[in-house]
Amino acid sequence: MSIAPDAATEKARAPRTRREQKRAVETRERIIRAAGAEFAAKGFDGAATRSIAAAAGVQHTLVTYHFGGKEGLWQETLRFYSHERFEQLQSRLDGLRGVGAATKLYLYMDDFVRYSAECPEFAWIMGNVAAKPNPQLEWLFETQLTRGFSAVETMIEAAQKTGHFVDGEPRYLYYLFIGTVTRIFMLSAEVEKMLGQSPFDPDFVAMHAKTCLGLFFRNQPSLEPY
Amino acid sequence: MSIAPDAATEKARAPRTRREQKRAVETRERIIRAAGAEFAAKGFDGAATRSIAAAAGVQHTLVTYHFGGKEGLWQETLRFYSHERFEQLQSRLDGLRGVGAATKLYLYMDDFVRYSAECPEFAWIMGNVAAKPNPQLEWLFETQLTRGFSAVETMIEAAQKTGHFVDGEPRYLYYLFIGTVTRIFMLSAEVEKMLGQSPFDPDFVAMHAKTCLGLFFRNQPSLEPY
DNA sequence: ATTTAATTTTTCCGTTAGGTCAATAACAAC
DNA sequence: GTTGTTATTGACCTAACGGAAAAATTAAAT
Repeated sequence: MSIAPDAATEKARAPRTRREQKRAVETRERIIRAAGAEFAAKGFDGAATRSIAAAAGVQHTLVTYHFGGKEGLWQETLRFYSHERFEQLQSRLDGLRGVGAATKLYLYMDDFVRYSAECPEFAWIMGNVAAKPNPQLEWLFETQLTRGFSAVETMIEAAQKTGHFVDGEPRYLYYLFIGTVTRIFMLSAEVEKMLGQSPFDPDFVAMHAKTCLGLFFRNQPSLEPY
Repeated sequence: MSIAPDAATEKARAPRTRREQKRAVETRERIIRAAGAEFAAKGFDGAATRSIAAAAGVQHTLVTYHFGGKEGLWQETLRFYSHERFEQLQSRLDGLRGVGAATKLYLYMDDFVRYSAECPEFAWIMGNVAAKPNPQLEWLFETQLTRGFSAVETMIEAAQKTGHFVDGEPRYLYYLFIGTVTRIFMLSAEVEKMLGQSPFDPDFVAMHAKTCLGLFFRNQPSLEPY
């Protein structure tokens, strides 16, 4: 995704007479990625812009310069991660044009498991947004969630009609699936002690995907592509 | 559970010549409950002892007096919630002595769903402890998790032998169940917008319990007690 | 009722947080 | 290369934080 300068910040500055430098883009991305890790680990209030900046190898004042402040950084971080994720999913779906609904859904959900293992921060960030009402949730709802969920809903309904998916309200069931998939990565330290194995281990992830999908899919004789 | 004064703090003080006052116990409990909400919502770093104390209706310095500091309060809060929870579960199990393994497990897990709806802070607190290695996780592991999980493990194994529970490693499956159950309460604001219904609505909780259990149990003709 | 320990409040301190602003460094435009 | 904008840094400000200590209050023990 493009790391455009924060709109509000940009507007407040004098109009640009010269194009922005490459290093600015890189700096913004480095800060956002560091912010993703920090916000995921400590939440909005617990995260420190100084700590984020240090992780990105810059001074904390750049947060204000590039994002207008901590709030703006949080917003951009959320935008970055959710856009990255939902774009990935959308392009995955586009690549599966023509494939049967149940199979498409299966691959879509399988993809979600792998992404959750790759980027556990995502689940934490979304959790921090979605726990209590706030403007960011509003934005997320309007620009990302509605679209994303309606696509999933359609596929689940189709898969249910052919008896390939468990019964119930599609959107509700997808929330269950999300929890089933992500919690084990969110509790990784505990899980590792308890199961004697890192949940991020590729073999474990593969098993995890199979198990999670097995819980929600029914009668999938020729579904699995592996 | 008894709200005993913080051991470390107590030790540092001169030996008691008079019994502690009732209001001290009440104050500690009020602080701990406020801390549970605050820690759950904002994590350890994000939580402010002043804010916790205000919610409890006392001055922030009492945190140091009663718990030796923020760290001590966090530890006691974790101890309080996990003890409360695991004690509840244990007594639930004791009350089911003699009941068949599958039914016992079913009721045990059903109980977990209801508790998760009643006290969503628990899932957040556990998440904050279990995400990364730390001393509190060590304590939790040694004093609570090992015992709790081995009880669950035994029941799941028995239920699997009679074909009433999905196949897989019991402890792993229980983590899946935890995620399936709790995520929807952790994302309550988003869920409410998305499903048009609060996940804490009693009807919803009942449906949720049935659905979650239905995902993990197989062939339960005479299992459900309702 | 008096005494004195236990509890709470008041006041203060050092540190760290987010944010501002002037000064510097780096780069694009010419 | 020079110039002037963009990007980054360094030095500060104020507010909020966790914590310490003294003062005041409350309640147990006699």
